[in-house]
Amino acid sequence: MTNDDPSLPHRRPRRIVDHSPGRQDTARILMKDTITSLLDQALATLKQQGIVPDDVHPTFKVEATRDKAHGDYASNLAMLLAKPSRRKPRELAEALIEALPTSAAVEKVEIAGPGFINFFAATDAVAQIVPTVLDAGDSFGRSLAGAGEKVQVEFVSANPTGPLHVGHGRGAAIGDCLCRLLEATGFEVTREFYYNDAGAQITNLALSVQARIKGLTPEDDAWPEDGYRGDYIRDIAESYLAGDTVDADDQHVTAAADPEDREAIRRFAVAYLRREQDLDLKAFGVEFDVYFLESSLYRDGKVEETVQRLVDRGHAYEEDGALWLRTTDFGDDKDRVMRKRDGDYTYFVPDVAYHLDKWQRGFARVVDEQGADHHSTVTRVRAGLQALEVGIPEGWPDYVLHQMVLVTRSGVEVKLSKRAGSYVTLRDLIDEVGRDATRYFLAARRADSQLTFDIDLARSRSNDNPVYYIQYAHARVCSVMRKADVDGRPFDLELARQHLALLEEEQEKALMNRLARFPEVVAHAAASREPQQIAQYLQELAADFHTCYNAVKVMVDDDALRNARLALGLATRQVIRNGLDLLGVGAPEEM
RNA sequence: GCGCCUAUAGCUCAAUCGGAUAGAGCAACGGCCUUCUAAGCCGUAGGUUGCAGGUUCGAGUCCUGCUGGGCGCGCCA
Repeated sequence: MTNDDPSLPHRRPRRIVDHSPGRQDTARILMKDTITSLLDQALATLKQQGIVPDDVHPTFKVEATRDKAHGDYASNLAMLLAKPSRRKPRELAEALIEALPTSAAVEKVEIAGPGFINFFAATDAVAQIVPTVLDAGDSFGRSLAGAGEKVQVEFVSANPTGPLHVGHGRGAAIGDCLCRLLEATGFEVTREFYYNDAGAQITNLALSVQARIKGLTPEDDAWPEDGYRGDYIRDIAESYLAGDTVDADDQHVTAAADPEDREAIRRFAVAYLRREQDLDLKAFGVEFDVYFLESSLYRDGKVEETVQRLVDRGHAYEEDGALWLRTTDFGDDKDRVMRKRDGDYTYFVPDVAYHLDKWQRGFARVVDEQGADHHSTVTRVRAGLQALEVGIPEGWPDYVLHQMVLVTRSGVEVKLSKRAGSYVTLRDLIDEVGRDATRYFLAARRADSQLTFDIDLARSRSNDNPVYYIQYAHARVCSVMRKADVDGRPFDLELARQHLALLEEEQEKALMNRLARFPEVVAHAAASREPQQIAQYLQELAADFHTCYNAVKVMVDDDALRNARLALGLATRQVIRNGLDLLGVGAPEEM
């Protein structure tokens, strides 16, 4: 599909969001929500008693505790009330506890520290998370926060001048995980890839391929200056001479095989590299809904339209034979040239036109994922969009910028140089390291921080590798389930439901509390656009599971206890699977 | 020089809108396999969260100033 169709975006069905009321019902019995409700009632009582002023509406927190000595959940409500009601936090905590409706779910409530209210949950209330997870299945952790709102995520957006490198891989991993997170929180997501098929870089590409077609090598004097030297150029040349046909996104090109037809070479080379990139991305588990060509902005007059509007709004001026945009009126530190003296537009003009097009397609939310080396475009593009005066909010679109990826092999940095052709490609990593570990490594770290991708470490099939740790937890549950079947004692859900209160070991309780946190972790990761939080959570969940597995035997003779534990294992497996799916990482049943 | 990002255990990294005694993995040391997968678990050791101030009940988190590192600062993309 291309961007030519005005009815964009067409969205292929990918994930089904469950809007049924059943989901809401299961969500309601999350312990955290129960406690929030109890505190709300207690707060209302304190207002009636005149202890707290009526007009106070604190946004208090109910959080899972880090330390089990603090119970299962804690709230800061009393501390927030202290100032407006001019009372001591602990005194307020006491009054709140006094006013707290009795609930079978809460075993004990304590005041601690500066005024925290700690809740100790009853075992069977904590254990309710198990059927909640099992009933929700794949949709556990999903929410309707996005309310079906459209959001567009642009990522990778590599120009077709060579294979994708590790930096693109990081963008692909982060961008795709963001999409999955947004989908999980109820947004309708469009994945979009923007590229330039006609600029100076592409001309250089065509020249390079043509040189190879004519039998030149990068060592020859006649080799184009700044030509692309990588071996892939030779592959393209050979394929062109063979008259091959290439299909990639909207590109369908058969090679003319004419060494002198540079336009034909250009079209073929672009399509060829687009196909290579798509094969790499597909192997990486990433697919796009829309491919957008920079050239289409020129062809459809959108660049001219954009410039004209900027001129009409009085934000442009001529100087030194160039046309400038007064971006300094919109927070930039200097004005920017739009049209060079030679009559060509600078790259940022189509960028602005492209984003205007996104806005006109109805995306009130847009996220651009790109390398931090392009961060200077952020101010520039936003300034251009403001100058259009078409109602685009300040600070639109959102940007997620990832820092550089450093690649090391045998402790030595591998230099990334597209033109030298000696860089580590995404394909190299997928082939050597595997898709799952590569995705995990690239998505498990904050985009803000630089990433050293140690190929040796990532390749090693050892416990150095956190993705195996998580997958192993999943495989272990599967193994226990197989054993249950082999032993002729298959899982009995109904029996398990009746005896969940038997899950009273400390490690089981910790595991169940962890499971209950998954929905909020997903919501928070999506809202803050930080996929690494999912990776972090999964590692903690896997750790809780492994601890539990070693401490508590599942396949005991007691039917009630065994089935309760099997149910906990299944719930854990489900959450691991849901979490790994958000990262685009597989959940193997055996390892 | 200016702008953006960053600094947390020996190493790689976490830390839920500002919450309690800053957590994992690797590396080190000591334990646990006639029992559901030891790619696992338990324990020990490891910290003035770069430095100095500030904001408040409370700061790794917010603000200011330093210092070190990365990236950017073109009529390139």
